[in-house]
Amino acid sequence: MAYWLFKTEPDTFSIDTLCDLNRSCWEGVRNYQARNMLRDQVKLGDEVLIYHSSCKDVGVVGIAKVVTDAYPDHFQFDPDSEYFDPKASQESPRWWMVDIEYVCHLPYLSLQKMKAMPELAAMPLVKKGNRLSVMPVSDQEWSTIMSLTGRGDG
DNA sequence: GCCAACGTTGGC
DNA sequence: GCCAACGTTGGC
Repeated sequence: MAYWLFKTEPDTFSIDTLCDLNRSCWEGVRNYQARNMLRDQVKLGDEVLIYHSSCKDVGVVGIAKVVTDAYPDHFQFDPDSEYFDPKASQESPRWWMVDIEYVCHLPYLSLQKMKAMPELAAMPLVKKGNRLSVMPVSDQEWSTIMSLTGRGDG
């Protein structure tokens, strides 16, 4: 089982949205590096940190669980969707998604605090100019984050 | 709203 | 395949 961090803009889709829905597809990943990880590495049963970006309180806010392997993001075929991609085809989809399920909220862990932790220095998240919306989280990084949010047991 | 840091596109 | 121009992300 692997750990991941997914970014979302809370104005569009927040941890509260996920909590209300309980389960949701994670559509709209339109970056090749993130796409490759979603499609090839993210697996059913993996655990995910939900991160709020581009908002007042940026940081980790909760946990979700991956409940499907990757499958084609159907919004790429929908001309009315903001995620429509005219170059994608049913025969060779370009973009993929997984479904996730709400696990819990976490006490807000700010990006600022994460940046101050040497244990998290290798995360793409805390590096300047990072734009990766789906990224791996190591066991050690996960443990550190659980400790920082009061859920740590090592 | 600003702007640095990326990623993508397209002419050559 | 290079690289300038352009578009987007995302913290501040």
